[in-house]
Amino acid sequence: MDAFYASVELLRYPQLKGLPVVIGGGRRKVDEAIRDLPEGATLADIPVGAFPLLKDYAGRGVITTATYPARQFGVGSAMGLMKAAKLCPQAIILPVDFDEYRRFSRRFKEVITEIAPVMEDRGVDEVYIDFTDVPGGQREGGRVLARLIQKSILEATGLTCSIGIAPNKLLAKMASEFDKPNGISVVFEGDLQSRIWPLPCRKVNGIGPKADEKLQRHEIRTIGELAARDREWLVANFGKATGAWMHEVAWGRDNRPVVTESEPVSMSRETTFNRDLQAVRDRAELGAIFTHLCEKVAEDLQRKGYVGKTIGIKLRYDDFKIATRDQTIDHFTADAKAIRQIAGRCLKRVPLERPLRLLGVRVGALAKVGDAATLADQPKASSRRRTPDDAGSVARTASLF
DNA sequence: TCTGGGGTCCTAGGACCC
DNA sequence: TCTGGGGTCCTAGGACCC
Repeated sequence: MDAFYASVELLRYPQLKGLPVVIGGGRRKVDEAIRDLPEGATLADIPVGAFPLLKDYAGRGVITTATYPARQFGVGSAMGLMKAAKLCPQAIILPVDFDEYRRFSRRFKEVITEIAPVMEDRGVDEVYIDFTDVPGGQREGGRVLARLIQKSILEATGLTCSIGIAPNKLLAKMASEFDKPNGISVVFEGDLQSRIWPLPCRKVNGIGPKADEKLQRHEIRTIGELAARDREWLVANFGKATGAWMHEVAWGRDNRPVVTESEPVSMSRETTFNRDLQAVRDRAELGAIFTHLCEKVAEDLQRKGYVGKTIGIKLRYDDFKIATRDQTIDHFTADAKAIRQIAGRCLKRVPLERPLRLLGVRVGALAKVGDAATLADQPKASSRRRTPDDAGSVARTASLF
């Protein structure tokens, strides 16, 4: 989807069309503008001048999405709001409304599966679609079907998307970026040299900043340069799995299927504080946030019908370093109090000297509520492991003797 | 100019079992 | 005195993605 969050906001606030808008701010100013609306007026009646501007924004955070006019100023996703304010102070900033984006996400995915049922969910604004068995899916290299999908999504939601069509997911993902927004591009196997090899390695889904940096140190900047190295060299320098994978992707090869169904592995909630907090001085505040996070995760689990048995915490210190601790218990749970108790124990095992920036709570090793009962009925008797708590009980037992 | 939130997958060492 | 091989699970950290 094109600038998904921002595009959804523009449906509510059409008066902002054509203006630089970024998503990622706080609620307050926009709520005030809505409250100040005269009787009978709609969101579309809010004067442009009433919206908060980036230059007046003082909070922490990053931009999740920028409209295309904002991108002209060099503003983009994941950029700190402070930096964005320097680049484009006059941009309008709107708060994130994830529930609304999820509603539109469901709608555009429904539209797609009605036309092409083999669809893989890749998050709120992205999917893979298998055209292979869709009637007419091969006409004009897939263009005809892609146009139908674009038109149907636009009619149902008012949103545009860009579609890349290729023999596999790797190339389709790259192709989808060739003609944005609202574009279609078709990449054939024979286009590898002319259209893929000139691209920087970063364009490969799976090569991130670290791998790219290492590749650059070896004078490898483009996918073509990557393809020019032999497999043995890549394996020697990047390891067996990564090296072989890099060789395959550089030659445009990818045989991963389009996966239509998957089970969640973990659920978590985390929050970055408005200001850094100290474990000792801000104990009460931290405790309240901690409890709230546990309740939220428990709610998420219960609403979706999952229970988990690995409970963990995550901290981010003021120096941005991250620490995690987790503990696996011998039964499944989705209970806020139980989660809070185990997570609290995890918290005792992590250094708390530095000021904290973020706190998170995670529940993993998930099972569906129904399945968990079955799993619990067949305990692997001998596989019980010693937990940090057992150390205490051993000590207590020993002292009894 | 400091850098969100929610995820997945991989690696590597250690415990423990057969 | 020197000490296997194969396997699973647990834990912590890190890369990467949307």
